Amino acid sequence: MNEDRPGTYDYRGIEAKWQAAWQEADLYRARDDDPRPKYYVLEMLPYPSGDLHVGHAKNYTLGDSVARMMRMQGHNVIHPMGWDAFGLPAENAAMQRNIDPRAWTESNIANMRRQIRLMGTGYDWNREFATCDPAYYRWNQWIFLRLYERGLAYKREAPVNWCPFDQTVLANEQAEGGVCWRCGNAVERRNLSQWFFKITDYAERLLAGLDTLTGWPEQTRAMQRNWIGRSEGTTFAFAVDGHADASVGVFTTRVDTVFGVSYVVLAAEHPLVQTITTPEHREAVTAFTASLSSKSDLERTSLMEKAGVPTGAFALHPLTGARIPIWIANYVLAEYGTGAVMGVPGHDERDFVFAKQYGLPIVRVVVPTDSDLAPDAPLDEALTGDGTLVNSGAFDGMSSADARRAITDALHARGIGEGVVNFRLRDWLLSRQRYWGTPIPIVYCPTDGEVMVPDAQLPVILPPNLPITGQGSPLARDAAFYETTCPKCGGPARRETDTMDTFVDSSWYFIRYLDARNETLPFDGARVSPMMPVDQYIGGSEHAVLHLLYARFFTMVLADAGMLDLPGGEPFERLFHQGMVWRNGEKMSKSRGNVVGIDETVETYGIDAMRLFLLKLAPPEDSAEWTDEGIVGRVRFVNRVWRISEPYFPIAKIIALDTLPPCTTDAERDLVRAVHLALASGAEETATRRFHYNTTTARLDELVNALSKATAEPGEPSAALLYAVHALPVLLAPFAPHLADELWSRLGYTESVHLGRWIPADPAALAVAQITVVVQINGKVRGRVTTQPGTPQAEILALALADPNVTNHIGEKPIRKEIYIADKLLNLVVA
RNA sequence: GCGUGGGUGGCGGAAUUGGUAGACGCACUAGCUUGAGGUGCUAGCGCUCGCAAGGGCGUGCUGGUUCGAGUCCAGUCUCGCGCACCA
Repeated sequence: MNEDRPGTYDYRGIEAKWQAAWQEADLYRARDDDPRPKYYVLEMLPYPSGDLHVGHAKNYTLGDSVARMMRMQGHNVIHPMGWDAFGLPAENAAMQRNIDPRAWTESNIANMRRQIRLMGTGYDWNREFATCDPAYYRWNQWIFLRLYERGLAYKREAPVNWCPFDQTVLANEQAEGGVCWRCGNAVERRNLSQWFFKITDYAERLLAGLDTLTGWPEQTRAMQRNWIGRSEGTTFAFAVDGHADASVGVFTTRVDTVFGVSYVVLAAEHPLVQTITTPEHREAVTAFTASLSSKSDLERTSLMEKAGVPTGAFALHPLTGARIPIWIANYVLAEYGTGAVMGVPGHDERDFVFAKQYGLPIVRVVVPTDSDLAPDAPLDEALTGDGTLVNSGAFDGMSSADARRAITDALHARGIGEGVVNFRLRDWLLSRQRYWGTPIPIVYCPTDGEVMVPDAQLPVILPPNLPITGQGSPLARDAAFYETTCPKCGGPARRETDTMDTFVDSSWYFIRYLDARNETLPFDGARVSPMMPVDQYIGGSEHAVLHLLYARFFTMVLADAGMLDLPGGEPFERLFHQGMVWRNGEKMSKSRGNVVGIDETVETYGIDAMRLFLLKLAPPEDSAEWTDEGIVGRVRFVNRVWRISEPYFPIAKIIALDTLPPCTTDAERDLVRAVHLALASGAEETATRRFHYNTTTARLDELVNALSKATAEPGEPSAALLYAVHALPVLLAPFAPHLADELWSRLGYTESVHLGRWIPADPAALAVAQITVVVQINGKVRGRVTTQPGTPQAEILALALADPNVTNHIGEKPIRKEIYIADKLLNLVVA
C-alpha cells in the first residue's frame, strides 16, 4: 500500500532490495592486497543466545557506522563477525528440551545471523566462524599445547563448588546462596585437580602494558590495575614454638608495624592448621573449619562478622622473640598472599576489630606525624597511616618508609625474610567438568604420565549426541571417548575429560578472523601481523577485566612464541564501551519482559529509522532509554529526505561533489554551509574516535530543514540546491545505508555509495558572511551587533553604543574596561 | 572503604582553548492543509514579573578565582559502574 503513494518511502521493499544487492556484490569483503591503509574494527564476539533486541542493534550498528565511515574515508576496512558458540546455556537447553547442544546452537546462530544482516550491517562474512566448529577449536587445543610446552599450562588441586547429590561441579552462578540451582542441596567446596594457565607470569607485563593503552577508557585500565593488584611488601617467617620444622610465612605491606604483632592468623585451609593445632583445641578448630567449608565462596566473603578460634600453638616473634598465639579466622584468605597474616591491632582496622573481640593485646608502634593524639593514649581505632616508629627497638625514630626498608633488610640478614612483589591476580583456571566446550588435548598413561596429544592427532573431537543429564560430566561417562592409547608407549591410557573455559575461545578469535580458513595453523603470522592490532574494539564494560585481560595475555604469549609480530603484544589499540539500552527505567532483558525486538521494530519503522534513532538517542557510551514515541521522529526524517529528493530523480545527472557549487545568494551559501557542517561533524566524530554521531544527526536535521525551505522556492533549482540534494546520500551512507544507496542510484550514480568517497569539509564553505557579536555590560548580555567578520573593535563599540538598551545599562557611568573577543563578544565594564 | 564516570527544560540530550546556556529531536500548545485523525506545513515552548520594550532568576549544593564560570579551584550532597575482610 505504501509504494503507490508519492511522498512515502517504501522502506520494506527498498531495504530488502539493497541488502540483496550488497550480498550479491560481496561489497564488504576486505582483501590482504588492498593498498589502502587497513582499519580493523570489531565488535565483541556474540554468544548466540537466541533473539536480538534493539540494545544489541545499538552496538552492531555503531560499529557498522564506524566501518562505513572509515571505508568512505579511504581505508581497507576489516569488519568480521562470528559466534562464541560454546558454553553452558546450550547444555541447559539440552537438558530442558532434550535437544543436542550443537543443534540448539546452530539454530540460534542461523537466527542471529539473519537478524544481524537484517540491521543492514556490512560485515565481511567470508571470515565467519563458530568456535564450536572443530576447524576452530582444534586450534584452541594446538595453542593449549604450545602453552603447555612453555610451562604456561599446568595442573594442580583447587577448590570448586561441588554438588554431592548431582555429583557435579557448579559454576559460581549455579551455586548462589550456597545451594545447587538444580536440586537445592547444599553446595560443598571440594578440591579437584584442575588445569590452569599461568597468567601470573605475565602480571608485570599486563600491568605495564596498560600504561601504553591510551586509547582505552581510563576506568577500564583502572579496573585491570585493580584486578592485577600489585603490591610491594615483605614476606617473612614466624617460627612455631615446639615445631622445629614448621614456620608460618606471612606477607605484609606494613612491616614497619612488625613490633606491634600480638598474634598470627592462618586461613582455615592453611596446610599447617592440621599439624600445629594442639589436642585440646582440635575439636573447636575442626568445627570452625567445617562451618566455613560448608559455605559457598559468596557467603564466606560476604560474612560481616569476624570470627576465629585459637589453635593452641604459639609463634615466636622473629625480632623480639615474644611468644604470640596462632589463630585461624574467616577474614584470612588461603588464596591471597601466603594464606597467613601477622595481627597488628594497633595499625590495621581488621586486626583491631578482631583483637577487641577476642581480647588480644593492642600495642602502638607507629606514631602518626599528623596527629595530636598523645603517643601512649589508648586507641579508639587502628592508626593506619604512616608515621614515626616507637616501641620498636633499634628502629625507633625512623619514618615508616625508612623502617620498611631497614626491617626488611634485618629480616633478610637473618635469612627469614625478603622484600617481594605480590599480586592479587591468580592463575586462570580453565578446566570445566562439562560437555559443551573444547576437549583438553592431554592423555594420562600409567607409565608415561601426562602426555600431550600429538599435533597430527588434533582435533580431539567432541563426541556428538551424548546424554546430558546434569549429573557429572558426560565425557567422563563416555568410555568411547576417554578410553584411548598412550601416544608415547601405545599402551592403554585415559583421556582428559575436562573441557576448556569458553574464555579461551574468545582470547584469540580476533587473530583467526585475519586468516579464518587456514587449515595448517591457527593463523599465518606473516599474513595476520600487518593487519594487527584491532584498531577499534567495541563491546560492553562487563568484559573490562576477564575477557580483555585474557585476550591480552594470549596475544602476548602468541607474540612471545614468535607466531605473531606485534610490538608490545597489545591486541586492541582502542577500546570503546557502548552503553546499554534501557526501557521503563530498567535494563532491557528477556527476564524483565521489557525487550524491544529487532524484527518487530524493523517491520514497523524500517531499518534506517531504527539505526538513526539509536544513534540520535544519546552518545554511544551512555545508556539510553528506548521510547516508541521517539523513533517516530526518525521515521519522519526518513520520509522528509525522500520527499525532498524525489523531484530531482527525473533530472538525474552526475555532480562533482568535491567542488563547491557557485552561489549567488546568502540562502544558497547557507545551504552549502549546512552540507559542510554535517560533513565536518561526521568526520570529526570519527577522527576523534568519540563517535558522538548523535550530534551529526542534529546537523543532518538542520540540513534537511534548510533543504525543505529551499525546495519550496519556485523556479529552477540552483546549483547549490542540486549540490545539497546530491551530497545528502553521501552524508547518510554511514548511518542510513539503504536510503543512501537508493537515493544515490535514483540520482543517476551507478556504483554503490558505500564504495564512494566521503566529501572532505571545505573551510571555504564553512565560512560565514555575517557574524553576531554579543554586547555585554559587566558580563551580562545587553545587546547584539550584526556585521562582517573582521570588523575593528572601535567600529563594534560604535555600533553597540547605537543600541539604546546598551546605553541605558551604561547610564552615566564611565567605561572602565573593554574586553573584546574578535567576532564574538564585547564586554564593557562600567563602575 | 578503594577505584571510576555522571548530576543541564516536561523528556533524551547540545555547548572548541572559560566567551550568546538549552543546538537537534520527542512531548506539548496554537494555527494551516488534506478526501477521514496517526508519517504534511507554519509558529510557540527553561522558570518568573510585564500589554510591550525589557527585567530578575537559572546547569545538584556552598564558597572561591575571573571583566565573564555548565566549563577552572576547594569543599559538600547524590546517582551509576567496578572491586572489596587483599594482609
